[in-house]
Amino acid sequence: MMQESGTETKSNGSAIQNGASGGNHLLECSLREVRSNGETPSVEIGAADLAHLQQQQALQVARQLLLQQQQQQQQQQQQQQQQVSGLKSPKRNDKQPALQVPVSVAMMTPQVITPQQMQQILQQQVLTPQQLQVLLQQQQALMLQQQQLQEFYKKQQEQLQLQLLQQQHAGKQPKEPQQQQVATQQLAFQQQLLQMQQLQQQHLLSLQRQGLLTIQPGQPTLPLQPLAQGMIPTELQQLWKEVTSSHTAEEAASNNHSSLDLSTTCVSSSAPSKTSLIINPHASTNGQLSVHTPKRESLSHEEHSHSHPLYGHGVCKWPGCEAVCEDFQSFLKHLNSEHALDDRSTAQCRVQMQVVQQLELQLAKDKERLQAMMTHLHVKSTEPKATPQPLNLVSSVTLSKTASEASPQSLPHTPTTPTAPITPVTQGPSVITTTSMHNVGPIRRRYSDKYNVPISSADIAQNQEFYKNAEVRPPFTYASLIRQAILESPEKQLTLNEIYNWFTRMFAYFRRNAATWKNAVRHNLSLHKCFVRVENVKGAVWTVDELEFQKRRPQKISGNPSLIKNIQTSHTYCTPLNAALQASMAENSIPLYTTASMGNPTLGNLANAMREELNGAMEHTNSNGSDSSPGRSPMQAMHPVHVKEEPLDPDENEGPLSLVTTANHSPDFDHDRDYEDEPVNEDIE
DNA sequence: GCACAATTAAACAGCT
DNA sequence: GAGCTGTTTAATTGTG
Repeated sequence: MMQESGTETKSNGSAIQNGASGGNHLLECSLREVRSNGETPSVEIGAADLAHLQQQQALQVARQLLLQQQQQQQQQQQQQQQQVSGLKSPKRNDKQPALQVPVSVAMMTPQVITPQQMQQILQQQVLTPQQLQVLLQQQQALMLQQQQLQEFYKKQQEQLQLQLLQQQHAGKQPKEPQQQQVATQQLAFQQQLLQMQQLQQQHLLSLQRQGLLTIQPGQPTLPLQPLAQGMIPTELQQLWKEVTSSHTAEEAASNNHSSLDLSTTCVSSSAPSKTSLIINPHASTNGQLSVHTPKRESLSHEEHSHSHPLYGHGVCKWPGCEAVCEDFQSFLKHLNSEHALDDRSTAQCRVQMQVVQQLELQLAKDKERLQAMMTHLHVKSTEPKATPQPLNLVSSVTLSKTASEASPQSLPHTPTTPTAPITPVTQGPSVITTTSMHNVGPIRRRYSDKYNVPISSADIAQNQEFYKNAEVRPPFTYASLIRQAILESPEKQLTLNEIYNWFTRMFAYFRRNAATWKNAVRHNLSLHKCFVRVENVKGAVWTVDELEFQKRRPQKISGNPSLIKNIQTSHTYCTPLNAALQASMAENSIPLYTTASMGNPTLGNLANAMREELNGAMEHTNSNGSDSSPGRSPMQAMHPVHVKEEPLDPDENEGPLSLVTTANHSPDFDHDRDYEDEPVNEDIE
């Protein structure tokens, strides 16, 4: 839709320029101005351009009309001067300066872009706030001009009446010709106005047909006020009535209708009287029914009612109204009667306008916030690590991730640990996109679990709310999740169904496609030796063999000095956690985590990273891991000498966090050996 | 390009 | 027989 309209607008934009009075520099400049103002898509530009274009066209028409009127007035004045000796209005010349005339006539053009259109544009969020402001300013300026025009008309009318009275009082000349003259003048004036409206209407019509304007059919016209803050609706109506007061009742009715059209856009469901036929098109131009496209012209009111934003479920949706309208016709009557152009409607429209603006602003802010979040989560690898990750997604484990991503050039393939945040960093430049956030399909993706870093319950706990609510695939392998589920259980054993439940309870992602992931769970349980099936009283339960779990040997990464660098890089935000780590290790009877290691930035970093793991995983490691490999100290694994002097063996360490988490989760697990003595694979296996 | 791990899908068997 | 559980195989994909 947007693209369509966009292209249409583009093409039509040129068409407009061509079709519009060629060489209209004002228009071209305005268009350029609008375009230069904004980074706006074609559609948006089209709306603004359209408004400006129509204004310019109307301006020209108005100029011509007022020139004609001036001529007529001059002729009349001459006649009056001839007929009424010495009676001359001194105001006349003042009232019709050359500049004022076109300007004031141009004020008629604000109808060109009606409040409905504007609101519609707003609702569709077609325009940017900047454009909206520009439009609003234009609209206000136009309204001001319109007001001036009306004043001018009023004065003119008063003058005419004054002249008529003078002539009548003078009684020197036959009244009939003068009255006829005045009436003729008024008629001509009105006709000119109608012609203007008709021209505008036709132009809008053509624009709509070209797709430049998307005006909902059947949309009743709303008071113009919300956008025309400088407008005085009552005055306009009154003025128009004054101008047309000498006409017949039918004409007056039609004029009254047109008066609405002049400043408002009430739905013209009126009978096809002669005048209405002239004016209704204008009504449609104001964003009402009909003539969006020739096809839509045939739409019935019922069809319109379905799309009428102010009518739904038999209720008028005018803010604060909620009047029950049985059918669309009654609604239209109600709309025209209850929500005609008056101060109240004006105020309500203004309020609604502000509401829309506020919502748009809020939306813009939220969008910006979202974008910032996404950008942050994606670019965080290049950011200084001075601050912890704001998002739960990237909490504890992000430490490793950020550390590893800190220098991607040096560690291009640093894998995301199983406890890494959800962001599928390896999937593309835009890590978290709106689609990726809701990517729930059975997309085959791999979250490198090569380092077999256990998930800490803290990891999940910190991201718990997110995973519970967002259907985002957790960046953990099935094996890690299963292990975590089992370890979180009081007895460190779960039945298959309980594992299922844990998955669905902890991750919204696993509330869908159950067949797929359940099969994967079963497959993993069977596949990995670390999962031991134990016959229990209540049936078969699954436990975790930590040693086997740690044995799962990933591909070996040659010692990369950048790892150390990364570790050191990420030290800054980890240091404060040393104390907590130390305390945790002390609590868990983990020896040898000395001040030496604490003083070491690298180790401090690792230690900090460990904290998260310690919070939730220590109990697991103590209870479970101790069984598999008792007596092994994480401190050994984290020994500064090992970390600094020995290239970290990713097989064991998996980068800073892996080492830490592994140590945390499995204090008994001996990394020390691997660093110094043997190849990791061989060592463990 | 290869090896490996993870994922996904599927088939199959056993059990309730 | 249906459904669940458990095992196994195969294909695919990502990573080192």
